[in-house]
Amino acid sequence: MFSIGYFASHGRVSVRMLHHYDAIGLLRPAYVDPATGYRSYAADQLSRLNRIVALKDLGFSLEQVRSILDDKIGVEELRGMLRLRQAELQAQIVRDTARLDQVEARLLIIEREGAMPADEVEVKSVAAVRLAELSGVAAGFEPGAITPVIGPLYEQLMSRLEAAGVTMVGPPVTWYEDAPDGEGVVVHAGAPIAADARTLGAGVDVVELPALPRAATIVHRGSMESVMPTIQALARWIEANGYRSRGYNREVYHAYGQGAPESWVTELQEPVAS
Amino acid sequence: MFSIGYFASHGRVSVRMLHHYDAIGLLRPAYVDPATGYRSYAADQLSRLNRIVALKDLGFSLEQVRSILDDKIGVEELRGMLRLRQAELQAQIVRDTARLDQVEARLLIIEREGAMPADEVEVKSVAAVRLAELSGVAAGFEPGAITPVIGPLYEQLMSRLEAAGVTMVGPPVTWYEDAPDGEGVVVHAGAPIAADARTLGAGVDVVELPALPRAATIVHRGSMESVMPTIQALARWIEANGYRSRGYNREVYHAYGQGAPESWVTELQEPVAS
DNA sequence: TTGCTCCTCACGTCACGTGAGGTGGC
DNA sequence: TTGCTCCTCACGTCACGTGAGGTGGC
Repeated sequence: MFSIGYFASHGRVSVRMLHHYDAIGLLRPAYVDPATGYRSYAADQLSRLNRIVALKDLGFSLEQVRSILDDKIGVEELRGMLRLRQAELQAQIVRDTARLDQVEARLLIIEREGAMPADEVEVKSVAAVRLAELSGVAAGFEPGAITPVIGPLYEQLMSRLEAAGVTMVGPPVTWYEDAPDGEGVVVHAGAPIAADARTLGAGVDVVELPALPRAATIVHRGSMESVMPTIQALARWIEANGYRSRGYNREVYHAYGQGAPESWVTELQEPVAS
Repeated sequence: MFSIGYFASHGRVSVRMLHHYDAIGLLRPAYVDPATGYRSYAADQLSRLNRIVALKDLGFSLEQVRSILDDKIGVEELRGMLRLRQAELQAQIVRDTARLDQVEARLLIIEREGAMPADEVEVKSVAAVRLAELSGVAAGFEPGAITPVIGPLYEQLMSRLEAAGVTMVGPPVTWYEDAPDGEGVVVHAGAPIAADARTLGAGVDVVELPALPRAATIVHRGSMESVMPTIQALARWIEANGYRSRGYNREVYHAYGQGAPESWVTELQEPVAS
């Protein structure tokens, strides 16, 4: 019979851990002195303790360790638990490797620039959205070319929605693509609608704007007439941080058109690959 | 100004998380309605939220995120935090990779054997110990050759310790090495003593038995005369599990020589590499 | 009136670490 | 008598998830 101190030091656990394993019934001492409460451990409990520590080291919870050791579990279940643990560990390693890359990228930037850039850009994922949509063609990308196209598109879109009794469930989104004939760009004006919304009549399409797994995003304040510097800042950031652009940026109008222009808020989301 | 629900859904966080960030002062809403308590968030808080999420994704704690964002921190400190995080992530990946290897090894065994072997063997690390030591030479490894050598060694060692007024602070340990002349084995009988113990007179050495980073261990019950099957089980396990032996096993007498032999407990520790 | 959004507590999580305050045997 | 080992509470950890119970505006 071993004292708790001896048992702990030779099992690479703390006395507190043995108290805990006693409390949860994972490893009860072989004998407890009724007068003093002192715990004593028997020889065969040393191998059980060793097994507990080994399974814990694999990352199993104490609850899982208990069911593995107490043989409530058959080979098939054990295999299942190991497979699950394997998958979890693989996922964890993938996640941590990605984090490590990010951390190292930031370190590189600090080395190069000598300072942390006042980073208004963040890379995040963007979920898919269901939208009612109208589109038109603009001659080019400058605000001067876009504004006269997009204004009427949204006006029409809103009145169509209202006429159909459909409400927006999120902020309007604009996205762009090259015109098929290579002349100018197609401008899409979208309004998020619920999945059960009815059809909206001719000319208004319902589309699912796909998710972006990685998008570099920046928040623009003010009217869209002054968006060019923000777009350029985003492009510079993407290049400086080793990403590549995968298309035109989307514009999400979190707050637009009400109150003073300085309070308007638009988020630019540019798909990127690293 | 955004409602908390809107702000949460567009920042990829839950409402509860925003409550939490408010409570700890990491992200206070721009405005709180005094009558209802409703929170409102301003445009520029969206980029702060984005930054919070990005830093959290790198694995920083909210406390660290706070100090990074609130600029209590210079470039050097930031670089230090990133380096630390980098080291932590690297260590984490190494640990998880080792765990993954272990899990996969166990899966392989299950595939091969069709069952989980009733594993009395566990691989663990063994700490270094300071010992008073006496040694002798035996003709071979069989209990018949070892016992007559080791018995007198321990008797002498114990009486020397007693004479010197030094107490054992742990279980006796026996270890072996090949004799320099290739004839038989050197048997070491060791008794752990405190670091401040005085010298013990001629013939008794004080040595530091080095730690074993990885040892395959098995618990033997009964007298050492019956140890051979246990030693063989350990050797078989080491081979079957893809480890290589790195020397003779140590014997740790957790309980020996008192009471009935069936209650005696010896731990065999064999250094291994994987 | 019914739904919806929002509110404030407050407990639970997981595996112990870390005191506080006290006791039995050498 | 002093040290040492051991004991039993009980709080704290970290970042929220998850009810419970209730309120204001359409």
